Amino acid sequence: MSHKYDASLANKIEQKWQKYWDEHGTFISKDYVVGKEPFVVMDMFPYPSGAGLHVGHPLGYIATDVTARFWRMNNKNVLHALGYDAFGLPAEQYAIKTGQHPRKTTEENIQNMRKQLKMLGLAHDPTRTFATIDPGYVKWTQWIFKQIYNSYFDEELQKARPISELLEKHPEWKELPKKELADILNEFRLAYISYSPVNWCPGLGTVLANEEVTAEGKSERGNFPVFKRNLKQWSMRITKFADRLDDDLEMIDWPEKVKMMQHNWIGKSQGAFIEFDVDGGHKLKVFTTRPDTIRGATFAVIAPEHPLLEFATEDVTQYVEVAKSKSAIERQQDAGKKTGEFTGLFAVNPITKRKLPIYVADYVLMGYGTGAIMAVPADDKRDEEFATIYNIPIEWDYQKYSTVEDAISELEKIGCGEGTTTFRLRDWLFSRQRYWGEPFPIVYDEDGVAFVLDDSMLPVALPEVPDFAPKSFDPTDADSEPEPPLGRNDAWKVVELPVDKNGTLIAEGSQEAVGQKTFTRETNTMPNWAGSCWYYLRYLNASWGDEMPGCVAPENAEHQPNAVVDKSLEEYWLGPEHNSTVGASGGVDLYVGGVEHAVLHLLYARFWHKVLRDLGYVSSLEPFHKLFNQGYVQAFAYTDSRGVYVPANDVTEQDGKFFYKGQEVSQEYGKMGKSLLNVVTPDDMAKQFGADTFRIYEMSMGPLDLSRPWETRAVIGAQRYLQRVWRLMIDEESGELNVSDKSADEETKRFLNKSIAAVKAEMSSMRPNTAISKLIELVNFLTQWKQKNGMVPAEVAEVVVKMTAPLAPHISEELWSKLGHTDSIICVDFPSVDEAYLVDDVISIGVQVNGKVRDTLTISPSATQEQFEQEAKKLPNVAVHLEGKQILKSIVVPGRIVNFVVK
RNA sequence: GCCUCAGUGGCGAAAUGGUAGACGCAGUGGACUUAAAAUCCACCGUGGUAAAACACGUGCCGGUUCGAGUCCGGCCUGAGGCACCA
Repeated sequence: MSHKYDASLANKIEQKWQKYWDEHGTFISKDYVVGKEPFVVMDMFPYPSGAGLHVGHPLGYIATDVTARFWRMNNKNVLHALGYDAFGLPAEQYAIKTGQHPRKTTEENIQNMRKQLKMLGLAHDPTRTFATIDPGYVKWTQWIFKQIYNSYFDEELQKARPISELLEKHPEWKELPKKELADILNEFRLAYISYSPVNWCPGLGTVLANEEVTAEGKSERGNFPVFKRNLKQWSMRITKFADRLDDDLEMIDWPEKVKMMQHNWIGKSQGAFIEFDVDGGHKLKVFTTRPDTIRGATFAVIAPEHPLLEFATEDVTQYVEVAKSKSAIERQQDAGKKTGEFTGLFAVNPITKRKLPIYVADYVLMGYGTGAIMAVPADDKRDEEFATIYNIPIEWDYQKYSTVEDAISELEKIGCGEGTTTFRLRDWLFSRQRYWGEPFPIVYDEDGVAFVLDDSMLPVALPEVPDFAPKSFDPTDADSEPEPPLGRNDAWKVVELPVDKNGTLIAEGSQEAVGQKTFTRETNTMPNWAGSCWYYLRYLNASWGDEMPGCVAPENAEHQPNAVVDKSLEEYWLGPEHNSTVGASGGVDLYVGGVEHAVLHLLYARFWHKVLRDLGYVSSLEPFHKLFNQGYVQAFAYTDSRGVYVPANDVTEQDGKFFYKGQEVSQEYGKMGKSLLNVVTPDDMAKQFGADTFRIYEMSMGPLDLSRPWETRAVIGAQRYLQRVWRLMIDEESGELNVSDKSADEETKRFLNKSIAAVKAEMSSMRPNTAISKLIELVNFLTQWKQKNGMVPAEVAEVVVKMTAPLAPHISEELWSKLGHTDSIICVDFPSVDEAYLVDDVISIGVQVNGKVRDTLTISPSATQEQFEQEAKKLPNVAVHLEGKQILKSIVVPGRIVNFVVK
């Protein structure tokens, strides 16, 4: 029997070690390990779809796994786990398609994905996994909602504080009728109900957050039209945190691109509010970033939704109606073509006293600033355009204030303006008319007053409903009404709960209970972002406090049964300065995922984290200290003459042309997808080459943050590398270990130590591709050495195996055990460098004449500058170029370069 | 329009301002083999040469420097983000 390292042997080895890891709990990480720095490495957790994985999906997972294993071998206590994001639209739509309950299909998908990922040898802690749909998880999502609901933003402290503190500051509110008090508090709560313009998407049958609507005014999912509608919905006051979300970007190690995207999304801009007197005793408040240009204002513009229109003396109703009915996409298309109407009103410029006609125009948006502007056509392109169309005079020559500050202080002096800051960020619309999401822990009494449920009543589980499909509409029917599926179960919706003598909802079994009252549950559900807002905290105590079967309290945890996360665990794993790299922000040490979440998930999670910190539940300032965006694996797809996709697998290339069944087809490059017939799965690759080979290939394709084309035929290179590693120490005939107990010679030691230094450096900075190339160089060197000298020393073989371990863990475990070790290689120390062997006897450097390399100098690195110069001059080809020339200057950088400047 | 980022062999890509193309795929030639596969060795930017030498070469044009893929200025192309945000 052959003991060649081929796919079938690789698969045997892989199964053997995966079983071993399972049985030995190898990947379980302990809290509070003495003498090791904690280090949290995680992926943006997957959304398990019915389609299964293609080779692009695990790229990030393999990268974090390699990193986690590397740091584990470098004396860090690594936490590396994976949960599943499982609420949300795709699961629901898949369920509707298959006619099965989303819980069933979702759980099947999770099982399937677990199986696919396990095959890759990912070292995820099995005790820290979960799905966002687990009742024990939902409970805490609802619990966090409660914290946000029960908080307000203290402007003085610039912090979230419990709403009870606000009540203490306003004893007079106690006397108010409950409905009135509820309305007042609603104005303060960080989670609140509002009746305001929201994004209504009839095609999906739900409202959407601004972040979920594209620039074209379509839903990000499904690409359906979205309409602005006044609807009663839940929102979160993320705008109160705009400044902190913006400022704190500075303390985190994220790609500049993502920081910039968040910065732009928050859209802070400094300027001034200016108040203009309007006839009839009205006031017009505008926002401008250029108060210094106020003397050049020749008119004012208000948005079609502006309240001042009520007093318009000209009839502008038709214009306003048309403008309001325009969808975002129409507005987008009409951008540039300025339209508007004179309102008949005039505003008085407080500085020049000039009377400015007030126009209504849809180029001014109600949602930004005050929904009104002063127009300075001389200094603003848009205003100029408008002025030109409507023949409004333009004041080309006017006196500007020398600075914005000057203008503001002048305005403040006369009492008609003040400096201010506005943000583009809007509050986060938080309710959805879906079935497959977390129910709100909210009930309403007979007066429609909202009450939040007691902790003991959590989790509020999803009811069975006759039909979980969302009520969707003709995508263009803007007047349709949202209709939450949870409303279809009256038995669930209407609930009897204990109340005190004031009719206020209280805890089950409370002393003050005087009886039960009928309440109606909130039937909206939370957006799928809710679960992903805090899952990184769940890894710290994954099955804690959820009353789930098999729930185990974390070892050594200080129990805080009333909080989402054990505070001491949070401080240990995520706290500020919890290790030498994380900095003052604290948070997850490494977070890897696609750039598509730049402003959605990442912004929402930061917001929740800040609220939790203000309330004292976490010590870190930010959830994710270092963010890394991996690239995408892309693929070629092929279409025939009809434009129909043909299986990419069966396409052959000849002279740069592509053929399928003898017919020429055309190539395109892009995503991998079922419909494009170009999917390659990790399962296939593992079967064809082995999981270790697949891992090595994915890591060697190029830098992690770059997108790259998939090329199955190139995978063989990774397999050849592992085969050489195998052959270096195993006899392919007998399968026996074949190394010597001699010690390595000097040359080998030098090569080895240089390789260790290089691999360590590359791995530390997340460049597995170059780490692998250094490893290949080492193995190629040793392969040649073995041919000349016979068996490789065991001490050398061990170093090779250790360095390979993070990248190809199964084969490394196998070789490690064959080398006579009984422990798993996962916690063995990564090889250390013997500095003495980093210095060479001789080095070879380039010698230039006038900056052109003419020869190579082989010399001792300890040679003097003089020797470098003299020896360089003697080189034949250098001598040729120096002959008959005058040396003006000799540049000698010892160990680097010699350059003669001649004339 | 504004803001990021990126352009290097046939392909994926390497290069603290110091010998451009490491490493891998594909390709060419050779060794081994009855043969093939596998393995091992050599070559592999373009022109040029018997081989060298030599010339050119990191999107384009300039600049700084003894020396530029790398730094600076100006373009071109591509990708991504934002976009009537006052």
